[in-house]
Amino acid sequence: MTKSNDAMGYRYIKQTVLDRIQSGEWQPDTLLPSEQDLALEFSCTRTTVNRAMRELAEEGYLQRRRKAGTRVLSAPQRKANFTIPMVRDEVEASGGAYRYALVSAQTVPSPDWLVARLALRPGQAATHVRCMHYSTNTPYQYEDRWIIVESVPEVEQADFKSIGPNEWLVQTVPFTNVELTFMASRADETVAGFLDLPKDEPVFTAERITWLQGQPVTFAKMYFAAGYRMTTQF
Amino acid sequence: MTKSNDAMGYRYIKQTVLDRIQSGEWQPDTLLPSEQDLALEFSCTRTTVNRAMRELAEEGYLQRRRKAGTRVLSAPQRKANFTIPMVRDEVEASGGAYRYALVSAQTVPSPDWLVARLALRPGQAATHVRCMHYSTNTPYQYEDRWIIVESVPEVEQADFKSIGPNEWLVQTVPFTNVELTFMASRADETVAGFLDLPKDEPVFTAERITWLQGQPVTFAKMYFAAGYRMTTQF
DNA sequence: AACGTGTTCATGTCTACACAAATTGGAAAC
DNA sequence: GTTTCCAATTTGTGTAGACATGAACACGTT
Repeated sequence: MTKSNDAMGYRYIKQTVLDRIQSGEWQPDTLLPSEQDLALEFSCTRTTVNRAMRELAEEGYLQRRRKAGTRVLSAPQRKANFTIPMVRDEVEASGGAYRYALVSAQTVPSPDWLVARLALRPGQAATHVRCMHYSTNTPYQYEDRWIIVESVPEVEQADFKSIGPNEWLVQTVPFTNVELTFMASRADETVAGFLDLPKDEPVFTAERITWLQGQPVTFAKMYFAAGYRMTTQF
Repeated sequence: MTKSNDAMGYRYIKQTVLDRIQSGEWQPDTLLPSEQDLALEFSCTRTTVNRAMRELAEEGYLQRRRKAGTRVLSAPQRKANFTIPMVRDEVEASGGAYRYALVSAQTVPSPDWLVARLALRPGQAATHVRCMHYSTNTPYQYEDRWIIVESVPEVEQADFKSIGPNEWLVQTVPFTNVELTFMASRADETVAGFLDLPKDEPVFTAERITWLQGQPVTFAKMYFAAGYRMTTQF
């Protein structure tokens, strides 16, 4: 029962509280002691307790309301915090040698489905880039991307022979809003060819739409090689 | 040039800094002013600036290092903060009426692949639950789950006729570590039957492994109906 | 030129205190 | 009994100041 030298810090408090939740000492819906009381128990200031509890709440463990106090969430909507990987990093992390190859790149009027999807003006110019990503010369991902010229005029000067459109965009356009969708689709002739699959094979597919301050920037469809698994821990 | 009444708060500082990044005023890799300087500019204490900048760093906009200072991340590894939805919520959010149906539930010795996957002891008992989730009587998800009895002894008393194993677990077991994997697989006879699909159809599939303080709790494989899209924004 | 070594500076965290904001719960008024 | 309103409580956020930590940089030695 030491009173002040418990190897403190808000991290210690966080961990201790988490342990009490996970051990069942503090069941779901339990009303926890107030910050004041915890500050006493941990012999620190309320500020420190506040930081610990605030972060636990942000991470989805606790629910806090003024005057009502803090309670353990019963049906925790845990937030998976999965980082969107860049293909190059993903490949290299898995021990492969990354290789990029441009298939085609041309600026054309947006097709109707893209106009509808991104709420463009009819005929607005878009650069259509198709390319492949390899891991040690095995197909890894086939990418089919449209970049809206008006939102990113620099795209007309970009040379996608040497750099992938995603890496180029990330370097060129500042932070954006993203909508990411995953699905299972069926390999058509083209995709099957590039990924070296039988036609009609299931393909893990991701769609990515990016905006910059309300302006549509790019639409990308990415087809992953057979057996691809996207994993996240939390 | 007011000096103190700028509608302050760490939120205001966060937004202002974000605006400067997104407007291009502070380009990627730019070294930002120190907390001291920003505190002067916003006429507040360093503590307040610190909170704003710390949160922006947590959100993936900035990179901070002692002595080296704070800079704008060039290749932002944005973190998708997607909440794992419970099937019921997902269905109801989409306007459907949720219905659950148990297919089978029995406690048996763990099959070898599960022993290997979760590092169990050979023959450790597991409850195998198979069930369906419907949205207004349309198949939505087929779930095939194993629950390790030793880690969750209460499972022997659970009645999965009325409550789904996921909802039951969330109510019963406190917070856990989760590994979630998404993939595209091919519908076998069983899955195709339950989801009312042609055999060999691509199926969006999720695997979920859950641990409680190092102990394996459950392994679940979830097969989604045709056309399922998992979307997240950030 | 290469290698430690120590200074310096930006961020990380804490104390101690204060007031604001939200909301509960009960007292007072009807 | 019902409604209204006030006071108490709890979290949210701020100020002011301090020391800790880690990394960059300059300096001096080899």
